[in-house]
Amino acid sequence: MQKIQVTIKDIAQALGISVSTVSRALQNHPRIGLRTKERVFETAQRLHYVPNPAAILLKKNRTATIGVVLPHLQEEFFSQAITGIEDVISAQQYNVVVSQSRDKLERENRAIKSFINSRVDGVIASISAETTQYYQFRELENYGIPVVFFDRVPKDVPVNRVRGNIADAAFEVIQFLAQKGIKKVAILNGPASLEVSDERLMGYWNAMKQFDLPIHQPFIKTTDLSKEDTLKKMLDLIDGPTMPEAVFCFNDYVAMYAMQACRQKGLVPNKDIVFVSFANLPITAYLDNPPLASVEQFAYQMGEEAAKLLLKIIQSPADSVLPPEEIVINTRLIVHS
Amino acid sequence: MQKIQVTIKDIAQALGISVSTVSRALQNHPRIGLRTKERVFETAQRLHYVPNPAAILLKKNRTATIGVVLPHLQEEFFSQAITGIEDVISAQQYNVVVSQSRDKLERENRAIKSFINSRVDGVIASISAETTQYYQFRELENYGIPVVFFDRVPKDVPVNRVRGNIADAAFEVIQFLAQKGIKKVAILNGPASLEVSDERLMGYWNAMKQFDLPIHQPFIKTTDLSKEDTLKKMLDLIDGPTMPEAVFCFNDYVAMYAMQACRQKGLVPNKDIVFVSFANLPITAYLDNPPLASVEQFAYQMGEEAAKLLLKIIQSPADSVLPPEEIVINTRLIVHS
DNA sequence: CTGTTAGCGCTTTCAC
DNA sequence: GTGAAAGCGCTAACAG
Repeated sequence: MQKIQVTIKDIAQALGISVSTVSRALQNHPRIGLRTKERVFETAQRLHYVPNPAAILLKKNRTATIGVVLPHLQEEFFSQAITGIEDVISAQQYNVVVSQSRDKLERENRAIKSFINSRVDGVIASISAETTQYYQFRELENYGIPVVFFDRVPKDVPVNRVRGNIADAAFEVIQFLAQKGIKKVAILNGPASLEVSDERLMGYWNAMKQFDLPIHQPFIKTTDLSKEDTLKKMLDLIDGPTMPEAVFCFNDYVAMYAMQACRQKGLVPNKDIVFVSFANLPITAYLDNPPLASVEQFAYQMGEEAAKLLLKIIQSPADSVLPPEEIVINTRLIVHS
Repeated sequence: MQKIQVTIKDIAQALGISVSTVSRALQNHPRIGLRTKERVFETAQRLHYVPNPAAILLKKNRTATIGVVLPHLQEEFFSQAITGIEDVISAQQYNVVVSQSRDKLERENRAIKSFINSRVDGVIASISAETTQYYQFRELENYGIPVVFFDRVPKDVPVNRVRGNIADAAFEVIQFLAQKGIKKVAILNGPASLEVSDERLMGYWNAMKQFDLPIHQPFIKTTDLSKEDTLKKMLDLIDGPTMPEAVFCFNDYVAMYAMQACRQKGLVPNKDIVFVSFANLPITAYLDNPPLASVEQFAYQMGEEAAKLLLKIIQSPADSVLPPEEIVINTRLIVHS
């Protein structure tokens, strides 16, 4: 069987009215008679009419597609976020195309270029570990394509963003450790180019001060999030002048790599060195020694909020210039007893 | 700045030729002068011309979009597969829309309906744990939308499919255990509705026969892949008449749940009971006691092959009817020493 | 409230 | 080899 196209023309013919009336009725135009609308809808149903997106898009000069670029689909944080995005976006009849930067700047740029070429109506982004400049995203603006960032947001630029209250959560994490009597707390942070790293550090710093814990410079490490670098930095911590009692990790993946480094040295994770981290991924449930505590970031909800904000911007009147908006998602410290 | 549209009309004007010539030149039509083509391409470049997909699609009555429905993006097997699909598909200027069934038949059906409504050019599917009928996919055929299945394929229906050589791999797994002198081997299989479950069972059965290992009926369990059911079935195995020395699990997730059940009973996974499984996911690298061996299924490659096959079908002449094709991907047993 | 009409950007006969 | 013109399915002035 072939793709049989039922068009508004068919509906118009069947009802003996004009296509424009059908078109308007279908769009629930206020000035169309209730009776007429009813009949149009009924006939559309009967004929199995399905609007042709391409025609609408051509006419309206939109694509009803939004682009998403993020580091890795494999990370549960992001695959949950994308689910949130998709649920919101598809409820509004938009499509989502996803592109993975794999934490490489070059792949991120390629994705952005392709978004411009395919004329997406908007972009949702979480930047790569290598991204330090906002530059390439400005290009999207030049084409009038709005961008909303989530979680990993470029620094020092006013942009639309959805983020967790990282600093507060980081504070809570250290507080949790302090209350357990743990004093020597190191931080294995993400790249300095990410604002989310700064915020973790700030929360760490403030809490360490507040609870009178000593801040040694060698306790503060950053990793580029790769396995190699993370292992190396963790080994540095273990072999450093004083071995930390606890390590506060950028996220669960960093924590898991760090634990591996621990085992390499014959140490038992969460016994010899306590781990706490960010993300609270389902996979940690499979670990024999999960981090003692971690911050649930509500990835799905972040995705939802980012999508809602983007749609709001896309659907705002063309002339209205909205100031950059920031949405903060509350996180929660989960203690794995 | 606004979205400024450069159209073929602009190119035609700039060159003082007609739009049809420009259109043909851009498509590398054989009957257009080489000189003309060159000038057209050059001008297109200079003007930053980007073809408008909507117009082309409207004209050609295609959407350049393919739909993918699979159980979970969160499972690494599927997120890797989708990456393979995307790489192939986007290289050919198609878009991918992904829908997660979450192993629910109802969500799978919704996805299929939405694919029909949005007129995708083709569908790639891996069926849900609940799917027993091919029925709903037939609907896609009715609209002339080709479907390619991968990994989780409906049973007893001739369809386009990409699958691993599961039975062989299952055989190898049991062989591996037999060679270690392990005799009491149980299988914690997936739902009987999935052909991939049958194949695992067949490989298990043949190997058990071949190596003279006893097949107890209580050693053969199936789970619906949910955590609850898997825990329950594993506890049944532990509390059964004879406790198995090894359990062959449907996939790494089932293995990880089963190991949890193990620990609940005070048993140490891979010491008291040995686990082997399918998938060889990266996350198993984070486990303290990963499965002793597992079958690498090359998810990325499966995705690639499924996408290539689908594109081949889509791009074949409209009148040609291709017989259902089957592509078998070689798997490999990985022993975690 | 409804019909007429002119396109959106592109492809594709049919001419020459 | 190239151009003119029709039209894909839909929307939105403009006109009643």
